[in-house]
Amino acid sequence: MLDIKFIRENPDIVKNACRVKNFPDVVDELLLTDARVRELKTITQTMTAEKNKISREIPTASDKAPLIKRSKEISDEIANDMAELASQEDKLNDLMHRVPQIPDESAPIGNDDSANIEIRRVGTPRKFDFTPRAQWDLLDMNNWWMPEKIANICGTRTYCLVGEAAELELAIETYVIQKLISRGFTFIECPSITKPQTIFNAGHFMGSDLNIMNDDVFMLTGTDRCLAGTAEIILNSLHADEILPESALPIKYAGFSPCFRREAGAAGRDTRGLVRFHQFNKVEQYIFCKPEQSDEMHELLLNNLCDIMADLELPYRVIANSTGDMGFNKVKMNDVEAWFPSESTYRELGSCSSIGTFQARRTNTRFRENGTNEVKFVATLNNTGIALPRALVPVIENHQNADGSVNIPKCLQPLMGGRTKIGGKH
RNA sequence: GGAGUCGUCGCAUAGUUGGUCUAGUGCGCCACAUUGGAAAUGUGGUAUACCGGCAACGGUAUCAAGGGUUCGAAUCCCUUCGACUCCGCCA
Repeated sequence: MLDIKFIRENPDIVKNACRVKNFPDVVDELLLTDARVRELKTITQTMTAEKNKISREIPTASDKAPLIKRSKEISDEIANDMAELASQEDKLNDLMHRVPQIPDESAPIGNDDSANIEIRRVGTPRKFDFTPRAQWDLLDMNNWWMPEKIANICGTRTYCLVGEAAELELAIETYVIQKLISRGFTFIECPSITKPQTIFNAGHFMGSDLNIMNDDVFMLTGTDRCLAGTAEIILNSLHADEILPESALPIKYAGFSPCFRREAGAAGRDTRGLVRFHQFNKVEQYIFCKPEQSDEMHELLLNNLCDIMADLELPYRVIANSTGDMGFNKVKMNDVEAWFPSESTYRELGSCSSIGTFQARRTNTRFRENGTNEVKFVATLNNTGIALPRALVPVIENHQNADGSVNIPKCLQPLMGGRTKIGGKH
């Protein structure tokens, strides 16, 4: 959600944002509705003030009857205008919820990911002196998963890790959580069951109608709850309706949760391997800060993820996502992609996003500024810490040996009982 | 799931026979006074949102949320949400 004053004063900037982000432009209708709402507020408030004045006079009046009569008349007049005001306010709210966040000037303009720009590349894809195996072959030969069996039991897009691979997933999670804790993040285990409103407050629905669920959300039949697609939405609401002291900022959270996505729009994609599932585990980085700190925090979050890529000894690159690719609520977005040898390409492992005050306006999360004592909305940012089991793919593919064993990155060895490699015939 | 108690201004509380409650008090916090400095004490202040206004300021709303009764609701009625206590069930 944007500031209504900003929309009034900068309609052209907002219209442009709708255009480059591919969302319908409702700005003109919104401004008309806003004007009517303000007009009706002025009228009803003036009348209510008069009614309140009369109500205060009644207890001590010698002749109450005429005052009561007049008060009743005013009430009737107010009721009419209030009815229209309520419907106009509903309409205004709905329109406000349809206005996308303004993208940053630095973001490439474009309709989709084809307009994304690679901004840096770190590490060099390894030259194998043997024919490297794809993830599924490594998983098969080491008995690290059971794809057919688990698909029969649980359905498609579920996974089940076995033995050393399961250990490795847990080790990576633990490593990332500990790393973020060491960098001042507070570790939070988040629920996955939540209310649709929470998802809406994170800006993950385009419109305001909660009945039109995003294709990616699982509703829980017979309840008013759904499954969260990411800990981000829980973390976002953690300080809803609070006024934080400026000294508390920035607040940094590392949230861990199972994540649930319907993947309705991805039919047929990534059906093999450990890339795309209805349920997966993710460590999410999340920051509340002052708006002027946002760019600095964005770099901090991005660096954390890049450092994690480096710790896992993976070649990776950083992408500047285009306006059409970044989504409804974002100011700017940088994907981090790791090298997948089996596909000879870089694939997304994480996504770093600046949201500005967009989410904070929906959750009403604010802070009191030192000196001026003014109450302002905080800015929020999020980035992946690590998403599993997807991150397992480049780890096992890049670090594989000719015998099918996999070298464990140094940073994980202490968490794997000191082993330096797993799998193969050892 | 069953039974009961309860949700008031940052915290703790008063207020529930509807009308000086534009919500009192204590703590906390801020300013000033007092002091060599501090403590203690005293005095004053202490919310958010929106509307109007250049501003000073004025107005409206908010006593969990929503709706209702009434000229008038923190106070009465209904619904929802949440908390606590017992019982049942369980990790």
